[in-house]
Amino acid sequence: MKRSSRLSVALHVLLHMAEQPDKALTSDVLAGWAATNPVVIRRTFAGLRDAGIVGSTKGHGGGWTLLKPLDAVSLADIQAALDDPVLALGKAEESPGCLVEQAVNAALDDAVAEARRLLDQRLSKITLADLAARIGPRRVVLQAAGCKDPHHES
Amino acid sequence: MKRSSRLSVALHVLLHMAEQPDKALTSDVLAGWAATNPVVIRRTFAGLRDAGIVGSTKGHGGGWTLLKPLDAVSLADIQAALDDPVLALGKAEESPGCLVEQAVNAALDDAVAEARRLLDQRLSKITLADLAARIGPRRVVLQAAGCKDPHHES
DNA sequence: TTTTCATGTAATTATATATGTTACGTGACG
DNA sequence: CGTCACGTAACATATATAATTACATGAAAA
Repeated sequence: MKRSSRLSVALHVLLHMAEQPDKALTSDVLAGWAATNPVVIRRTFAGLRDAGIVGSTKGHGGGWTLLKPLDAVSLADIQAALDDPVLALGKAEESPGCLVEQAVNAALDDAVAEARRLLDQRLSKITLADLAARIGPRRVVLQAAGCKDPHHES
Repeated sequence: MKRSSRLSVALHVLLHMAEQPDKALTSDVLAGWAATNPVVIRRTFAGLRDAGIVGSTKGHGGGWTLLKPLDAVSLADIQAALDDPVLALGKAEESPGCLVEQAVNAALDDAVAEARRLLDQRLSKITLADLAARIGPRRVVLQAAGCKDPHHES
């Protein structure tokens, strides 16, 4: 496994969900789209549920549903809901005693914080609807081309 | 994943080196400041040497020396010399066949690239001299307080 | 010239973090 | 009350990075 890919996975799955609005979809189905495990989906989506972006129901016919219109959810909303460590610069020590290292950490923290603000600002201006629009024109192709459940492929 | 801390380590060590200009310092000494292994220093500093920021000499009395004035080296220079993966957002797949995921990756790549540009721009405006100045006023305290060689502490 | 010291680097091991998987509990629907 | 699907803890696997070991190379000193 590489870097955290939760945001990428979440977006991918949410957009697929949007193609079947108001239909409860199981973790198994969502996991198929993302080529991952149902438990990973449940973990990832737990944050989205807490943020009110999706809802989940148990039992027969249960599953996940989108609760908000696509244009009401920005990528920043999702990012925040996932509590995903977006971008970071490693430090040698978190709480160093050395004054030199404290100064280094402070300078780097400042710079990273600013970059992070810019990224957040950028993500807050992109909604799920925007992404869907980019794909929309080829919706038909999309359905044919892809992202079927690789788990259960034979 | 474990985050790279090469930039942090390099800056810390370079600033300590600046306190003893023109003196060749061994990897062992530098490693002591950074509380790490001499080999890690040699690996990390290899990039800085290639970039002409520091020089190294072998044999008796050998070691590392700063080749440029502090105000001629920006943090961006160091970052670039280290070939350190600064900030990134994980993707589920690097080259997905799914059009939805392609759109998602493209959108995220754009946003991250912009944040990275801002960070680089920010780092290019901070020089080693700037960092040294922040610490300068308490140079004496610094010497007393710390970063002695923890490797050989008794 | 031989010894000693310090870098250069490959190979191996250790550690941290994220994902993948298994197992089992809980609630809802039939 | 049995089945289905989420909720979650526990454990396994994967990968990225640092730490360590080992040895070669080159330079200065004895």
